[in-house]
Amino acid sequence: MTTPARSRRSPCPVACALDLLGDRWTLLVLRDLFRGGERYRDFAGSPEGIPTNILAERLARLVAGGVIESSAAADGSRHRAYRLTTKGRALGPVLAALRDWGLAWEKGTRVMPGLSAGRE
Amino acid sequence: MTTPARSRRSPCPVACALDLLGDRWTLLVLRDLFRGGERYRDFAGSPEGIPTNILAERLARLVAGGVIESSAAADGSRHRAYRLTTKGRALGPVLAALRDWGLAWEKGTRVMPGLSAGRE
DNA sequence: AAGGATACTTGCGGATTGCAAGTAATAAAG
DNA sequence: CTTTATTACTTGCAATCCGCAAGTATCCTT
Repeated sequence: MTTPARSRRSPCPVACALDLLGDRWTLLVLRDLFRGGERYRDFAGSPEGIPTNILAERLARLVAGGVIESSAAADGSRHRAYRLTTKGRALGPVLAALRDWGLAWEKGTRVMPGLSAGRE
Repeated sequence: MTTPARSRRSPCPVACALDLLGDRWTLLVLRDLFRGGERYRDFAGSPEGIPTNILAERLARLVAGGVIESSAAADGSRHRAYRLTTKGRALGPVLAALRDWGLAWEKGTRVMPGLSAGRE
């Protein structure tokens, strides 16, 4: 569980955002959260098939980055519920822009059922 | 020259966009293009310091993906100029959203000189 | 023609990825 | 109460990818 306080490559806001979000999986987990997913299995069950070790690491990184927070389930069972923080919800426009671009320029893409317009 | 032909993980437009853009460097190269950068030197000289082998591969991938195109420089010299295609320019809102999020939520970030508002 | 700049390519050690399998803690079934 | 299933991860490991340094090819000035 290395939390090495990953160093910032530059003061550029885009570079800084990519230090946290810049990989093939992180924004997909965020997409699932915007779709309404809350639990580990919601993310692991997405059609892209994220490896579980990657998922666990990305969830921890997003928590460390203040984008999501995890809390115990209300029924006292073991599973955790992951929810977007205000900072995480502020990523809505990023995901909406990516989705719109993909829909417009990548043939054969379509929004998955359950993914709403991405604006809260 | 590795022929990309990278397979699509799902028909989700976000996943599809990340198949092309989902890493720590690609969107930084795009940022430089939106700033007005055109040449290899412009990208390699950015403060994040992209390794040159990564840069060459990303440029080739972006050309293959139809996001940029390379042509002979306007001034008649031999080096190549990389420019955004229409598809590439359509990524403006993605970069603008990332920049705005970084500025709002990551302390100490600031837009770099030369980077305009991101809208044409 | 020599020296420098530009645009890459190559090599290599180490980090990261993805797949499979394992594990611990409930939960459900018998 | 014991067995079996489910959930949420962790671990091991081969393959891939990354970043750094160095090298190469081409043009560009002098």
